[in-house]
Amino acid sequence: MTPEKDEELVNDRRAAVLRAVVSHYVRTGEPAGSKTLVERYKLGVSPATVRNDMAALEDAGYISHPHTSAGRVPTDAGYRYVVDEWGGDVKLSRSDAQRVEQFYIEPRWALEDALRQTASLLSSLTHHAAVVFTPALDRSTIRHVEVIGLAPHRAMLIVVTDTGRVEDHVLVLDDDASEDDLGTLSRLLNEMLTGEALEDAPVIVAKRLEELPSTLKSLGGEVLSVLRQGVAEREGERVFLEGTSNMVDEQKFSDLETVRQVIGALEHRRLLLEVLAEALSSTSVSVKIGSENRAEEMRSCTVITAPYAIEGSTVGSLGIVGPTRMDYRRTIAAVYEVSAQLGHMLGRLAQ
Amino acid sequence: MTPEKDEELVNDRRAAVLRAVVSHYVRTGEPAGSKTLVERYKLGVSPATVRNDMAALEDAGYISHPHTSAGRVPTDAGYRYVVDEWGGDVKLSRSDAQRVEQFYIEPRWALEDALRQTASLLSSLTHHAAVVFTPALDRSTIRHVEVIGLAPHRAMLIVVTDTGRVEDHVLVLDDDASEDDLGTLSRLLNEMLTGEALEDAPVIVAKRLEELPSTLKSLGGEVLSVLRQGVAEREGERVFLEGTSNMVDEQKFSDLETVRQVIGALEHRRLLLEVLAEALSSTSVSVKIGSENRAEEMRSCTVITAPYAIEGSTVGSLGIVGPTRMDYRRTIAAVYEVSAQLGHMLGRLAQ
DNA sequence: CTTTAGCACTCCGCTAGGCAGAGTGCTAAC
DNA sequence: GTTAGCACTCTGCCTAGCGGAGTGCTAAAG
Repeated sequence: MTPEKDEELVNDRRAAVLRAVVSHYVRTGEPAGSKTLVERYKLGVSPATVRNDMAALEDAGYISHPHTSAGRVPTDAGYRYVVDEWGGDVKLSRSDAQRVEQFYIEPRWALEDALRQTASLLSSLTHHAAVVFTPALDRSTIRHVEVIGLAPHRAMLIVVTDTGRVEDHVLVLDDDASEDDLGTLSRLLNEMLTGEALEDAPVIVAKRLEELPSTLKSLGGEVLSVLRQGVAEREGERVFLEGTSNMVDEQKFSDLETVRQVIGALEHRRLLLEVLAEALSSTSVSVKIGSENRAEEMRSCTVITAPYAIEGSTVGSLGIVGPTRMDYRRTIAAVYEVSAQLGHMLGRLAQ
Repeated sequence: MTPEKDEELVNDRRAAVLRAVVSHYVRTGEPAGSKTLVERYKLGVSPATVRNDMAALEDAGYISHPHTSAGRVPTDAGYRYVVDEWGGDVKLSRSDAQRVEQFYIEPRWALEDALRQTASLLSSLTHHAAVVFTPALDRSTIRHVEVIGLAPHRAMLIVVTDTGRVEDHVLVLDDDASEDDLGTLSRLLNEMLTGEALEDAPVIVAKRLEELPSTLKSLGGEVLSVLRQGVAEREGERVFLEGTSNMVDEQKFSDLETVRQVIGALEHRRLLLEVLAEALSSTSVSVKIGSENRAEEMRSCTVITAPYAIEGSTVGSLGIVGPTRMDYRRTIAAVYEVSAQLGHMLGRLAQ
């Protein structure tokens, strides 16, 4: 035996021990002891050897002791190790995969429904809180614009995109506008904007504001400010959150106060938005385990996100939030699969 | 002293004791003992007397023992008694009332925003989970209808009402329809529906389906089915829920499993919808304490709801869900005030 | 040098017992 | 009808003791 081979062997076994610790703890919630481990996972060595390996793994920061004489529990780094080991090599169970596929057959969905339902699906697949996000600045193109009078000083601007998204904004008018004025404005806006990207709308309107007849100037200004604001502000409303109750499930979280904080954080969409916005620029599934999360409130959670894309261009992101103690394999697979299928479905709609 | 007067006195004092028990328990979460009660609430009698009264109150079902030698805790009936005693005589604190008023000044709100934000407001005022509901079958009238082509076999039907509500539905087309066809259809639908009540739309379209040119028949049929379905199905999406994290707050609920169930129930909007639909037909604030709730899952909660109305006609309902141990006075006042102010605000918008 | 058996040690979790405190219900007196 | 007194009960908390699980170390075996 060359020393190299020995080293290999040792490391291989150590990795196996780490995998066993993670697996055991994820399943039972109990810290794993050396004896239990050799009994239940065919490690082929004695408990004493496993103990030595465990000590080494602990030194390396992969596992830790709750107290002197308890078994070992994975640290965030420990989970990280096993997750990295598979790389992207995770697959959804047959039945779950079918369920996802079935789910996206229904053709009669507007964007909003599809996203909301996707959050539900993801939550029920993973048993964690699930979240789906469409950024305001997507590349969908404008199909139609309409200005409709509601009341003497109020009108409504409606923008429809080819992905089936409908934006509506209330306009407040200084002076009354006749039905004719509004009709004219609708026509002009349609000429300007149809076929353009939604995010370019404010720029285009700004540029061509001068072309409007003088009676429509102030109205046009209002449209512009609303469009600008809309692009910036509507983001928070484009987040669909489902399955929060899963956070309270079983004692996977150590203490209640933590749960409250996390649920609170989820509700105050700000944080959620940051996380999901980050996912937009990633190319595949991203897993943030415990302390790897930037946000303080999420340090006790694992957040798994993925972007979803229509024919190669990212249009949104989705993900789940759960305890660090989770079945990473299943969960990553579910997030991946749902993001892919959602993308396909949206692609079919926009085709 | 006539015996009558004596009886009065006794009952008065008993009521005072009951009020004290409720007040003490709501504030501290501790069962109230006779000694503590006379010390902190100027009952003017000895602990022994209070004990006698407590025994009587227990016989009457208003309070109960957690165990032989602990203080008393209000039963659902106990809470009910004190709530009934004030009747509608509850008022919001000056500062809270101002906050609500301030809140509704912003004029640039579409219906959806207003309702979502109202849920947030209510939740933050009461520290309970808050919910706001607009039924699909409201009396708002249709302002505009538009059919827009999205993709070869897909179009979108958009309906705008005078309350600023925008309904959108995807249409799936058997055969391609030209832009012209869609334009014609838009015009015809507008003629039929503008000024009519939203809930009447399916009926009207059904009646006049025959008038459509033959090329638009199948398209019209699709519109009809989508309208019917929309009126029936969209209800679930017209529920805004905020502040769920408050349910996990402090140990106001005895056990965790209960919390999970309740949060789960809130998320599966079905139950919520039933409760809120009931509130629609009531004329003022309704308080359901614990076992008074019809739904099994809500038996450990108090649900307080109120309808809100635009100029006298009810258009929706809202409310909160919290533990039975709550500050009823504040909470009822908040629900009442918010429902009233929301109604006013909507009235101004629709004016 | 790695693996293993043996062993002393640590710490948790559970149970039992004891004790103080809060609160009750009853009785008898005011 | 109200009150004081008293015996009683039950909780909550602390302590001590014990079994079990698990460790770390040492020394021997491979």
